[in-house]
Amino acid sequence: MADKKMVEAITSMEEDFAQWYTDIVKKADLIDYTSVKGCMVFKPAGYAIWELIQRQLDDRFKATGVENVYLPMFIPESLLEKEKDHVEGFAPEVAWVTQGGLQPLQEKMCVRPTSETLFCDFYKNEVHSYRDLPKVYNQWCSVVRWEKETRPFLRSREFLWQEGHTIHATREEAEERTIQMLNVYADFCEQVLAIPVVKGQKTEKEKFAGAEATYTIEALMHDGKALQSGTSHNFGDGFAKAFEIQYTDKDNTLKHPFQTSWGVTTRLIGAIIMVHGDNSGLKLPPLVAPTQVTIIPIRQKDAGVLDKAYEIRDSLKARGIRVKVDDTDKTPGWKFSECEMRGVPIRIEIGPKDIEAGKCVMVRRDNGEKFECALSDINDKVKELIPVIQKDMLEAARERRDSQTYVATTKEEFEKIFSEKTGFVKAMWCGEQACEDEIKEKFAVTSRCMPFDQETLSESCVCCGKPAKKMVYWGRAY
RNA sequence: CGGGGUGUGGCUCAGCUUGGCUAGAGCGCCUGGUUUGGGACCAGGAGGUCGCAGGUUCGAAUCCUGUCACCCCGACCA
Repeated sequence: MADKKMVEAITSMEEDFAQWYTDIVKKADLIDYTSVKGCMVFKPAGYAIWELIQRQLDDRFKATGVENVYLPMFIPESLLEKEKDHVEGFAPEVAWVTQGGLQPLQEKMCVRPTSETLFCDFYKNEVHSYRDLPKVYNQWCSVVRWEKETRPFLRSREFLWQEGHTIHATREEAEERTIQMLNVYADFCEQVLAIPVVKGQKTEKEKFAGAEATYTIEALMHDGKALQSGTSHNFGDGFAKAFEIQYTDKDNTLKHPFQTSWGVTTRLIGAIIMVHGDNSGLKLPPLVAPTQVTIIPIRQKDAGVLDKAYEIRDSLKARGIRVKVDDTDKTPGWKFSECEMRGVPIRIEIGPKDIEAGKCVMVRRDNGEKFECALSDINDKVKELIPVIQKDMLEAARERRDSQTYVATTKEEFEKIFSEKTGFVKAMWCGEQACEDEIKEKFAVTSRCMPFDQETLSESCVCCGKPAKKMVYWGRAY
């Protein structure tokens, strides 16, 4: 009966996945809509997740030698236009500022959709000698892309992200950095967000505007759709040439340096929702849960109950656990549901009977497991549970993804799978864009990536039957 | 940008077809009391220029025109 009420509050994902997603976003109190389409308020519960992502990712960046900087949010039109592919890729979705105060501007400026051009303009002044290389910079900021259709976290007109921009003396060094950062992302997703990802390279058709090579991490959502969760680009010396960035090398000749860029966004929060969530709400991996433990007092007006709850809280807090007591005057049932909707990994119930018996009830959000725990063991138990939940969530997500990953060796198989299911399909490809286009046209799926872990599923392209060059992950994408 | 939907107290909506007294309900909120191991209950209370602008009319939430915004589904993108 209680279950029924919860299902009423949140649309079940089997019934309507899009509505389920929207319900979770609202019920978990992550964001609010605003009067500007595609721009959202990050509420405390939502922003705190981003802060945890930011902090832990930033630590990992710094460990590889990254330094943070901040560049302007405006890009003069002439600067944006310097690299041809780049401007063609972004022009359709930039927002323009044409007036300053009461005067029209001499030159209009766009609000950055990404900052390659600004970094190039900056590096042009910064880099003159081989001694100035490399620069390994990153910035945390927001960017604006005037999307037509928007969805919280997945596609908004303004979104928060980090963009790393590096510049190197050699092509090899740039490539190494590109792959290194992709690995940082993949590792972060798995270890911190408990999201398994496929690492690979984008096809020519899908790569970033202006890049020589784009690498990606692809995750699979609960509904079988793929989400590009982070990208890392190798620009070669294309931008350096377009922006006339040159340095004098040891051999006293002028050379163009090589660049990379890489980014992840608040879309990761959307990934967390869609990979881990269930019909009771959000499920947060402990490492990004703003509240890791919620203590719910039962009969909280009875003498000693709240005091005990606060005592447990203080003790956990002293051990570095993010913990809260829900001492509002809602009923316990309400608090349980609230706690589940918000995705708090561990719930502790404590009432008069427990106190008398010297124990409490502990419940895991990830698998619903409920057990008793001696009051004296709470600290140890919570400490022990956090990495276990983290690991179990990753495992569960991996199993779900693997069960939704299929293999197709013929066009018929390929068609059959996508007519019946959604998920990743691994299939061989000849490398021709014509086949990619045809597959997109016929089956409404796109190439997600050419994974680094290549397999030979067959000798021929799944579309045209010619000799295959690569194994590709295909899927419907967000 | 195409298709669909919706704008009425904080939220979800009814009322609109067929214009008519003081615009309703449920939830939430506030006060008091009883409750508390899976979304408690009773009593009282506050809160609305019906998205916006024109028009038709004796009279508009309701009809007409325009406009803005949001949601969902597609095509494009993190």
